[in-house]
Amino acid sequence: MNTENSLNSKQKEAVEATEGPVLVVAGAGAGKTKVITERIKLLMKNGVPPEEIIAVTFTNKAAGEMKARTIEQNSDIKKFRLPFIGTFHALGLLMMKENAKKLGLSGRFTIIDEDDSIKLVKESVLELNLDIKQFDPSRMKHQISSFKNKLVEQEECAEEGYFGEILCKIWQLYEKKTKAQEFLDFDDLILKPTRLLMRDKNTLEKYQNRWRYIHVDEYQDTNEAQYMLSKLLSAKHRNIFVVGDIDQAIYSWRGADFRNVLSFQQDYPDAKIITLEENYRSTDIILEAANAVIINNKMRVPKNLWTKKTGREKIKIMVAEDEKIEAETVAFEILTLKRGRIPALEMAVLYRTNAQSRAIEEALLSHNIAYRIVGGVRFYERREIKDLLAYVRLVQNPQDEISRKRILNVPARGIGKTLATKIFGKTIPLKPEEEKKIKDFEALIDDLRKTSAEKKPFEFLRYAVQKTGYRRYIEDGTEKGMDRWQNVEELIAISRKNEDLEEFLEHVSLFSAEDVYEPEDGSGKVNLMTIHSSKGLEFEAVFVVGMEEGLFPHVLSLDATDLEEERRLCYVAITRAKTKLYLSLAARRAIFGERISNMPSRFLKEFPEHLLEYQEMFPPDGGLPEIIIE
DNA sequence: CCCATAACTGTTTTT
DNA sequence: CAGTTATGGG
Repeated sequence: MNTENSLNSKQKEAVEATEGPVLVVAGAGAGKTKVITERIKLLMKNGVPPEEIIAVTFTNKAAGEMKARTIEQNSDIKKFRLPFIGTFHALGLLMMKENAKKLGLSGRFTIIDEDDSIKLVKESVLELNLDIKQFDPSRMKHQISSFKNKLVEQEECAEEGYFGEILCKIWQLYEKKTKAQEFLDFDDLILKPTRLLMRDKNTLEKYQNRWRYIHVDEYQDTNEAQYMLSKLLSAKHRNIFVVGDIDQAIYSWRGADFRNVLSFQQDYPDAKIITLEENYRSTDIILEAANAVIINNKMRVPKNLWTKKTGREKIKIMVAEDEKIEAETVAFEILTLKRGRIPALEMAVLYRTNAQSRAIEEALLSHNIAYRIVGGVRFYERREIKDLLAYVRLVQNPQDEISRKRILNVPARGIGKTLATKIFGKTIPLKPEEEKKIKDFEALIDDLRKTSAEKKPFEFLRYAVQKTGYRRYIEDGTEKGMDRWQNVEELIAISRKNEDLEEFLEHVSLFSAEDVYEPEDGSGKVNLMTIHSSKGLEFEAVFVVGMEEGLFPHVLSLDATDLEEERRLCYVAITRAKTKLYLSLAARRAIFGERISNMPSRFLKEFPEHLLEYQEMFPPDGGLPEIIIE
């Protein structure tokens, strides 16, 4: 980043363009967050009330950083008078709450995650007596998502042909289920408010007058619904300020369409367009490599990042025999860097798939190198966390069948499959002992409900894990059990921040534990994460592992369009590094228990030869494996 | 109904 | 390989 207060002329131009539509095309490390936060500060300085300003991001991490930077050196801004700075989903939720009645909802909705949402689709497929293989629930869910991302509501589903008609039927049933329980999936949080604005002029105008200055970060990641939402909100005052970089568009699989950046000029012919090309992060060596790789993409707007930083070190290539040696080499190199006084927190190991982290973890563990995993199996998706949250949800909302189903027999209380179907199928004849089991369960929930009304969330959770026998159930003496219990304790700790259960649930549905906790505890740990989750971050030293065909680019992304996205991913990975960049690959690697041989990634050939050097291997005596990069 | 074991499957990225 | 689902004996 460039020094705190100084803005270069382009940045200044962007910040000072406070009126009218503005598109900032900002390369990696060119200070795009800074431009947004400085502009917000300037607006407020000029007397624009904070309530009239919003800034939308895609991740909580980005929103948090933006908030912090807006407050910074601006302590005179009272905390309760801050602009809305948050994710699209948080903004959507806010609008949903404010308009619950208009949308025919009570306002006590539950946000469901991808897992639960797929479960509901599965139920729907089964209820329609369809073949679960032919109509794979997660694929169906993906289809439904694509519709919603394109602003199509269920009633408008008009797919033709056998498959299409059935898809609409599945969606219909899914919609019925979610409506009945006031469930909202992630897509609904954008779709519903946007459609409301499209059909209700009054509501639209209300929001247009309320939010007169709109900022959108990572504009290349917007999908059609998000694009429309920001367009509608800004249509009246036309103060829309978007920042994006097509070369960093890596979410098309989730419905994002970077062409939204390209069409900005058509939407607003008078838009001011500013390109930021000076990079304040990486050395010229790293940038030259990044530019050389990304130039191979056809779908882009030419742009050339440059820097004043002259690099001393070339990019190091490490060729290993297998993933274990690759990991050892990384560990060995990390130790060397540590001796060279590079703090661990300034190092990151980046990989294409989460599965790759294991080998790295094992090597780091064996060398006593502290690390932390960013992302990974997400906290709130862990079984024990979901179980406990299901109890909380059921306590809050007796209608919540997905939660009831989840914990009815967790821990085991003699309510097996047959009895469960009887309950949900409302079959009357129950044996006395069955009656009793159900009564006991409902009594348990009633008791929890009463307790929840009297206690704070964290006290309630402590009570609940005891009372339900959940603690005994997971603490089974195994290492895994201990791990699980630790997660539960972490959840309880998180709940301390919340005054009531409703707030707690809302918080856990939109945030991940990684967002809740301080990113770095100061003890200095090496960062491990996927390339996707590294976007927006920077490190002194970056290791990109698994530079192999099939892994990166991934086998499932080899057609022309996907390949360009893989290349952008490579671009993102490279541009995380400030001064040291390592690329590693393994000749053989274990993938689902099988050993396979991979060729070096085609991306490696796109790096200019003169920027590369081969790193000696660990262990150095092993002899170099026979891999030659053409 | 419960638990253990066997069989199976699906493994890219995530708000 | 690991996590989930199907199967079968207790």
